[in-house]
Formats: sequence, C-alpha cells, structure tokens
Amino acid sequence: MQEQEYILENLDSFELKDIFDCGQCFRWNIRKDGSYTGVFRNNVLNVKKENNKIIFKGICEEEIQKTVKEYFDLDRDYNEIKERLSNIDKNIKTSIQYGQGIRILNQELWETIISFIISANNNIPRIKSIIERLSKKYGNEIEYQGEKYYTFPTAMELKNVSIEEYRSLGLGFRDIRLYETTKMILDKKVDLNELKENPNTNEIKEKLLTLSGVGPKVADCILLFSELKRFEVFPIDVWVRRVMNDLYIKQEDENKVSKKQIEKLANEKFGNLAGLAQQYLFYWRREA
DNA sequence: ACTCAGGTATTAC
DNA sequence: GTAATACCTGAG
Repeated sequence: MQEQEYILENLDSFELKDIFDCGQCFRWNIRKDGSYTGVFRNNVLNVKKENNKIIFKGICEEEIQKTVKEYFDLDRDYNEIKERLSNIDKNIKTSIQYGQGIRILNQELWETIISFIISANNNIPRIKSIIERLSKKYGNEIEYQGEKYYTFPTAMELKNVSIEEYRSLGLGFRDIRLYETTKMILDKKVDLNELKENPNTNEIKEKLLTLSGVGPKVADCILLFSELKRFEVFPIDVWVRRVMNDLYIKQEDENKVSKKQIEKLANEKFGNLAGLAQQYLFYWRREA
C-alpha cells in the first residue's frame, strides 16, 4: 500500500500529547521530532503538529481523510462540550484548560476490550509492552518508512493461543482472562457486532461484565474509549477517586468513599458528559 | 530487597 | 449486597 497524506489547518481541541497521553490508548509513541506514530485497525499513521497545521501521514486501507475523521472524532464539537462543562464549576474548568486538546479516539471494540483487561492492576509501560509483544507475535506486519509495525491481533488470530503462551508473553495472572474472553467472543457468547448496534448502554455493560477480566471499571473504559463512544459513563479508578474526593467529597480517607457515591455525584454534576469530565479530571490530576 | 501499578475474582460476613 | 485478600511482573 502507498503512503497517504492529509493536512488540517486551524483545528481547535487537538493536541497530540493530550490525546495520546490522557490514558485512553496504548499504541501511540512519540518520536524525536515530537510527532506520534501509532497503529489502529490496519493502518499505520504518523501525526505531527506544526504551528496551526496538523499533518497526518501513513498507510491507510481507505482514504486517509475518512480514516482520520472517524478515528479522531473530528465531527464532534469539542468547543461546545468544553464550554458546557466549564460552566459547571471552577474545578472542571481548570482541568479543561489543562487538557484542552483531548479528543476521544474511535478505537476498535475488540482491541479496547483486550487492552483494558490487560490494564488491570498494571502500569502503563508494562501494559504497552505487553500489547506490543502480543501484536508482534500474533498480528500482521505492516512496513512503513523502513520500520515494521504490527496490527493488533484479531480474535481469530488468538484462537489457538494457549494460556501458557500468554503467560510467556508476560501477561501474568491475566493470561486466563484473555484466553477465556477470546473464547467467549469467538463462540459469540458475547456478540460484538450486536453490542455495536445495541442502543442500550446498560445492556451492553451487562454483557461486557460477563467477560472474564471485565469488571465495572474496565467495562466503563470500553464503553467510553471504544467505538461504542458512550460519553455518559464514568470509569472510576484510583486517580478519579482521588480527584473526586479532593474536589467535592472531601473525606479523610478517599478509599472509604463508595463507588456508588462517586457515580451518583458524577451523574448529577456532569450528566451525559460525565465520561468527558472524567477524562479531563483524570488527566489533570495525574499529570499536572 | 521491596513497593507499587488504569482492578478483578474469590471468599467470607 | 458490602468488605477483605490474593494475584503476575518488572521498573524504580
């Protein structure tokens, strides 16, 4: 396949660091020139920002403009969203100023499920390296600018992988979870195509929770960060618990605050934009 | 050597 | 239903 290029000018709410380091994805890496390269679906893309230009280059299955538009959520009005959230209170406004360039990526459902199962009780460098090893071993190679990249393996490509093989890739206790979840999806115990078409977020969540290694936090991440794009969910991890307690609940011991309480508060304050609010708050609390 | 990290599953009240 | 506990691994 041939390299394509696409340039966007004067686009608001698009900062590479904010997008790729806000915790939603694991396969984008910074280069020496400050651009980022990543693999998604069967595409390899490099994104660079220069002044008011965003330059997309890479190998795409389809037309790069269409690919970029879908993946980077370009049809959504983030300025309007940020304005609505900023009016809620000073705290969220501050966090939005910090992460003003965040966009929620349109990531493939299957990859998001597996990636966030791997993320459980794990740290980001190790999550990333596990996913790279998994892709290198079971995905497809794509060569771009003299470098080799690997697509995220499909469920079919993981069909015959044993628990021991997962363990040898460094998955640790998550080995059996990957094995069982892959099997359940291949057997259509959970039908991903059906999930994509189901308008009922709670029903989708119930289905996701039946997968091995998927608990409430991972399920919410899948709903928010995959192509399901449910902005009303509010994934609660250690950082979100911390920031919500610091800002609003102010309990002495943040670990004593129940998830229910946080969820209720998030829903009351942020409504159907809770997921975005979570993302700004998370990124701000974690990086600022 | 030892702690800790984007939680989940299991077991026990 | 809600609360404690174990859990692979490797980087710092």
